[in-house]
Amino acid sequence: MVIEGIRSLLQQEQDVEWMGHAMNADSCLAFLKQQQPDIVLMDINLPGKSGIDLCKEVKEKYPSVFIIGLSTFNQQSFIQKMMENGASGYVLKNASREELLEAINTVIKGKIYLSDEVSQAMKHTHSENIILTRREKEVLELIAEGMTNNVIAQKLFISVTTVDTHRKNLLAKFDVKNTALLIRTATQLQII
Amino acid sequence: MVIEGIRSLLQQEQDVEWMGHAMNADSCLAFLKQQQPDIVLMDINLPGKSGIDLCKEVKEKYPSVFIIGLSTFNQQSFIQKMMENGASGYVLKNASREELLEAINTVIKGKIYLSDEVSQAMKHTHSENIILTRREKEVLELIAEGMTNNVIAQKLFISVTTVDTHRKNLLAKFDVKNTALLIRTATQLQII
DNA sequence: AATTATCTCCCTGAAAAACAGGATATTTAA
DNA sequence: TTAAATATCCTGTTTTTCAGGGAGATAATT
Repeated sequence: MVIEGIRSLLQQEQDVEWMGHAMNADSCLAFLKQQQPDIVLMDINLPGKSGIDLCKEVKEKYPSVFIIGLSTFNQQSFIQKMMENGASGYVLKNASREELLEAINTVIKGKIYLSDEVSQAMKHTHSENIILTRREKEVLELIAEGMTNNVIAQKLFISVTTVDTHRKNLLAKFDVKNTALLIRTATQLQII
Repeated sequence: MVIEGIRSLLQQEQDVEWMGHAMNADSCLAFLKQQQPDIVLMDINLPGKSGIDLCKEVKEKYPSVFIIGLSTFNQQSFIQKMMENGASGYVLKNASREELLEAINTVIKGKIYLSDEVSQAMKHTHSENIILTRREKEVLELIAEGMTNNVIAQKLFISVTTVDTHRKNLLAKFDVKNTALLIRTATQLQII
């Protein structure tokens, strides 16, 4: 619905040509193999692979394709990651038609577009850039599923003490002191 | 952007007349004072008052106006509340144009429209049975803020053992076995 | 070649949570 | 007016988490 909405919105513009759309990461990559548009509007919330990861992959394979991130919420952590992964802009879904067109016109020139609302959210960032390692992310997800260190250790074929270490590092990185706050902030930052 | 998208999408239909749009609850109510459409598409995530509350208010004042809930996520708790408050349908924003039109055509006849995806999410709900007491909700929120039983006890002027009891009851009601899962499911169900 | 990051494993001891199985007032609602 | 729900408190034991260290192996960067 959102896709078709944006499409019929953009098709009213003569300067903009709609080349197609994809509903998930794989079909997006398949599409880009066939043809490369100037700009890709990319939703953050995709089924399976996140828009953030897809952004990185697309930029690595097709550096000339400009990417504009799309999301409902003004989530600073997302915006930042998206930009780090090579996006040229970020637009909220509640943005106006004019704003979207402005974003496209800015990005096509090779410039960065961030709306006032978005760039303000970027400044209000006390939630530092929490970067987790692959293992830490793994452990965090298993903790969130209610597993104890012992169970996690068996699952990952590592020692309980190692799991404990990862857990301690997670607490340190999130700057929290127990599991409750860990899970809460992690969900709030949409990391899990 | 989403509004304008849906608008230009619906304006292609001869059977549908677009009467206007509102960006928040107040301007929606002001709009309805002037004129009442057959159907209102209502986003759940509004600035300030939630779509759920607005839905109730609109239905009380204008019972003949049918409301279709709109949201990005398939959040069972939201859908249920929305329907309880008098909505006639619920559509996800990733729904197709056809689905939206089907929803409109169903609802205008006075029937209820729920897409397969949505009604499935409604069935997968063992969650509606979870009713917390005032005290339990209080304790749950303090747990989510990272407090230990001891701190909570001091804060609420009750014994640590009492807090422990509430905690045990919370685990039982949510059918989970530790804090991590408690916080996770509670946040997922939007209880905290 | 040296630093850094990541993953791995270990220790001690303390704190907290989970589990089991009670009891007793006080509201609330049928 | 009872029965049910709620809130309060207790004694234990076991399990898990947290705090604060150290330390080796490997791989990636500088």
